[in-house]
Amino acid sequence: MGNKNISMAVIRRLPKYYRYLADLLSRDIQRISSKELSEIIGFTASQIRQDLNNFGGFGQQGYGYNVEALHREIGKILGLDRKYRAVLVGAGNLGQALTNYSGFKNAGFNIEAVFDANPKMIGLKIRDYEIMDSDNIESFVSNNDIDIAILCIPKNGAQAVADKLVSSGVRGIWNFAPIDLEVPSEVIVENVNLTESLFTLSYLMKESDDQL
Amino acid sequence: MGNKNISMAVIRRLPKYYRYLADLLSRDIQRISSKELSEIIGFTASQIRQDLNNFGGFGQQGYGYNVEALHREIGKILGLDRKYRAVLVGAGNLGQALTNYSGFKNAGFNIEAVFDANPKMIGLKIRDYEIMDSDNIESFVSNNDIDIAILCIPKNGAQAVADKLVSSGVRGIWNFAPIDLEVPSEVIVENVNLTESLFTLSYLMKESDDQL
DNA sequence: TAGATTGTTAATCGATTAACAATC
DNA sequence: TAGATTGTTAATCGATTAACAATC
Repeated sequence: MGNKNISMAVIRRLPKYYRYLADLLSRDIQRISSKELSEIIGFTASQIRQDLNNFGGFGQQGYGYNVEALHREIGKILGLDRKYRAVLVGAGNLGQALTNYSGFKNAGFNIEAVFDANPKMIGLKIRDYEIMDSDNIESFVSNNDIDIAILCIPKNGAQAVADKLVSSGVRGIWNFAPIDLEVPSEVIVENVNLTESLFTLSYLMKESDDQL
Repeated sequence: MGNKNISMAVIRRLPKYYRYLADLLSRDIQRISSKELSEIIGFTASQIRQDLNNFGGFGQQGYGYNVEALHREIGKILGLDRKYRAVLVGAGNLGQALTNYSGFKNAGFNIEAVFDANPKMIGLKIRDYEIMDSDNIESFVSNNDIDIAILCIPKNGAQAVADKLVSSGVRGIWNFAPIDLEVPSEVIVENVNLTESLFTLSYLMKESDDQL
């Protein structure tokens, strides 16, 4: 359904369209042309029209795009109208921050449980969640129809935990562990690698320094 | 110096080379061919050779690459041998997690101070840092040769804080605020947008669901 | 020396941009 | 209707892959 093999380059621009359209909406702007949008979002008008037309003809000749309708449609394309049940594994600093992250709601993700392997953490509370023992991940995931796991553990244990998650039925992983997980091809992994981002910043700073 | 206009695609692969080479090093592997590396890292051998040759001829015909030397060279290319002085702005959940993030050391980034605008936070301690009042950002940054800021605040105040940072001398921003900051062209901004990452995961999950 | 593997040029592929007929 | 702007095809640009001579 839907798909006609959209490239990742296009997919990664969709959230940005969604964000800018939400902003326009909050400023009560009702219509926008690809040219106007191009000026605020920084893509070419041509690229905007190409991108959107991968998913349908949302615009109208001579008029442009209806902001509200386009925002809603992109939300649907992104699957934001769907509900996913998630667990968070690794209740360290980052795990705690993500447990409190308000963005999950907009994406339709609901955290059903938080796990940690450290006995000192088990039983403690983060928000409404009592931290559970990582030994119980498999039974919890299979008994609670969990779709997605948020992985915030050090790289050493990460592959083993991912294996347990996948074998218990998880179909997607938001991976903060600095490792390329090996999973079956049908399982989706979205990586957030802070080190890679930081190193990229370091490279760009160095180049900028050397320019002088 | 150095540069001959390297594309971002290449730059973003460098940290991954660095990480895999560190791993090989920890396993006492001393040499590797582009073909072998291609099998573990998942890029083509051709791409690996192209990428590396942007920066110099690090290999040797008939032998391959010396793991230790290549790792060291890529570290230098990434600027990991340089020291940068940083401040962290926004001591909420994410800011606290990043204050404790061990990865800064490897990148040569040192956090010199942590700021927050919330009066209830000011004076509290995170690790060794006593949280300072955001009102003091400008004087601190200009008096302490700060190069980089880590921005972990909500999107509403983010542009104003970025303006203050830049006018006080910050040349790079690791930006976690979900907004595209406007800064002078010589200032480097590296974005980590969790919402965009999460929405991408949502899209891929939806597509995967609909495949069935 | 013979075999292996790089560095580098050429070919291919995919993504972006330009152009314009269709149409609101 | 005339003007504006889309949807879409064609042209361009850039990145990846293939090929192979150079060389260790």
